Amino acid sequence: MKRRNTKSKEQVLQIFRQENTALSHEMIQSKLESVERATIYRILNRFHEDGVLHKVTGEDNKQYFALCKNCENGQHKHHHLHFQCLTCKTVECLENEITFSIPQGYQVQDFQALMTGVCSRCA
Amino acid sequence: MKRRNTKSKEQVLQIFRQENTALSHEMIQSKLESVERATIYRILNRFHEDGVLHKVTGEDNKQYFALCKNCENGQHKHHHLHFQCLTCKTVECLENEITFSIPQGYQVQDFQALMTGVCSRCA
DNA sequence: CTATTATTGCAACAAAGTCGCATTAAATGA
DNA sequence: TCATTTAATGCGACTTTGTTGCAATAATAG
Ligand SMILES: [Mn+2]
Ligand SMILES: [Mn+2]
Ligand SMILES: [Zn+2]
Ligand SMILES: [Zn+2]
Repeated sequence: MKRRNTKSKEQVLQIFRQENTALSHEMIQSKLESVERATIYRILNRFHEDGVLHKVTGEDNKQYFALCKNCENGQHKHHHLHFQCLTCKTVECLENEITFSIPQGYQVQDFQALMTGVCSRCA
Repeated sequence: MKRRNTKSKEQVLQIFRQENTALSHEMIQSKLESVERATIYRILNRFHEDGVLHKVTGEDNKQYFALCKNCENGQHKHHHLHFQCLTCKTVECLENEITFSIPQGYQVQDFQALMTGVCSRCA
């Protein structure tokens, strides 16, 4: 199943390239009013499958996506933290790598970590 | 607003004491068919507020709860990992503490981390 | 035992996300 | 360039998780 290049797909990607925070469906929808709701969901999911975007669930129980940096073909390798500010709701990727140990006999496919609190701008 | 001891509240707590994995609303509901759906949600939320249970969002986008061990009055201090098996869906608390650094000027209130993959039983 | 009010049950609601299906439009290659 | 194939889109209906208003019930304090 080969992926095709479409206008909406490219528009979504552009938004991620411009922004340096993680984005929810809602945020993207608001910048691309003309693109169908379900289409945006599908684009995000495809990018995620393809290792273009990685995903974190926010405190608000929404999915936030951000560009991947060193991911290859569906295998996400994000051992970094995320921070969501409870005031401005912004979700950001923190570059500090996290290290942790994996239990014997466990296979890890993905990882996500979220801190919540108040960011320096809102403090 | 003082908390009262009720039958359903105690039943929910018993389930958590017996189980050693994190539990979703669905799992508790199935063991307490007689208790109203919304009531279980409210009990879980109250326990969470009170620092009795802590919460992790699973890969399936459901909330999983587990007993807290060293939490006092609404201030959760869980710096440990969780693992969700994509096969059996089980969410477990891993006892390995995680250490990480917090950016300058950020106030952290809560933290949650989830690995997904295949557990040793399902491998 | 009585008064107060937290908790429950019920039903209605809200929000996030998914899915089936007909239509549109990329990609391929003749 | 044009026809063919099928991925992607738009639309609507739907599911799932969780919340909320309100009247009824029941735990607690005096
Ligand atoms: Mn990230
Ligand atoms: Mn835990
Ligand atoms: Zn902020
Ligand atoms: Zn398993």
